[in-house]
Amino acid sequence: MERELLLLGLLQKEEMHGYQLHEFIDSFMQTCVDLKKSTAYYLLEKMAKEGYVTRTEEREGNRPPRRVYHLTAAGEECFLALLRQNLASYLPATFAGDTGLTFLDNLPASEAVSLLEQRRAQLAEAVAAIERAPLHTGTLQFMIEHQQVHLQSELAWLDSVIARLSNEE
Amino acid sequence: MERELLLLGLLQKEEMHGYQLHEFIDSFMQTCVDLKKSTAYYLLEKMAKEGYVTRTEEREGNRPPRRVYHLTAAGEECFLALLRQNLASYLPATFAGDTGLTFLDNLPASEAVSLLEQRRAQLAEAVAAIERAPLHTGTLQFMIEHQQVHLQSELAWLDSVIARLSNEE
DNA sequence: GGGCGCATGTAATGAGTTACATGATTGA
DNA sequence: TCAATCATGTAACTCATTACATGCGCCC
Repeated sequence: MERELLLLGLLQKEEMHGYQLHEFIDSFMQTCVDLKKSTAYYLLEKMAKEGYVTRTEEREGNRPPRRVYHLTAAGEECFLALLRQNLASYLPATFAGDTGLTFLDNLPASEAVSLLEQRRAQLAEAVAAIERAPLHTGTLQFMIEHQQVHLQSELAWLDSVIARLSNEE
Repeated sequence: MERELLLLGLLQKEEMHGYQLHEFIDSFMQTCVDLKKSTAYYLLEKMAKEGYVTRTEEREGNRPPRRVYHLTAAGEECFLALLRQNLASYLPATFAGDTGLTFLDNLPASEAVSLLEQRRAQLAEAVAAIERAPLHTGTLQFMIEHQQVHLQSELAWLDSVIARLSNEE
């Protein structure tokens, strides 16, 4: 449901067409959200069927027409309901990488360390990416700040795992 | 793929039947993994078809027979490949709760604070749950420790958000 | 006799991704 | 002229969950 919330929320601020919505998410939220184009189009059509948005076609020259989506009253209501529900609940994140840690003792410590160092490099790159992220103004700041805090905590944790494994060697 | 990794890894240590695998995960890893019974059965059958595990039937009295799964050589190989791949890559977690934060300004600050306090209560309960979790011996310790570190970082972050919003009021 | 725990599974559904398909415009 | 960007969409597939269905044994 949080992709719907995201799309409705963006449309609430300003009507947009599908491509534009995807572009916005991809360029300003790429470090936190990964919403595929097809998913965006699919969800917009779904919400149109459900009466949360309407669309009007806009054409410029001979290009494929843009379908501009507008929030309806029902959409606004749905948006607020989803927003309240989202804010009021804690949805635990799951860490796919933890499963591997559980079986660390099935590999020689030296190999485990070198594999985890590859993981660390990717994580460090994610940290770097969010540091050089485009300015986070107003309403977007919390999301990005959260991701920063999270990634830094992840990096510190991973370093402590690597350090402990290295000592065992 | 990390559910397969998990099942293969557990079977690598000791052959078990489906119910038993689910029980183990549910009682010793419940704070980190939520694998449904049907999913476990489904994955085990799938991996049997793929040749990673074989099964033997065990019956006690008139109860439904237990299907005990054993790792094959191919399964062992697959396990190690999945393990190396898992350890070597950083798979970013996504936070469904961040979307709501992005639209915080669509509600009066006082309501936002009270909704986030509900979220905080659930998070605090998760922290408490993991503190009183069953002893985490050997190989499981990293997973649980990671979850602890993560949840504590989450709680601190959420408190800082709530504090800032409260000041705005 | 009724409810819980043990033990298995199937069918339908949901949520999202991948790969594919189309076609005009813009810039190197 | 060739690739990238703009702009839309469909079909097939993956992964996992939900809801349903079955049936014995044990204990109160």
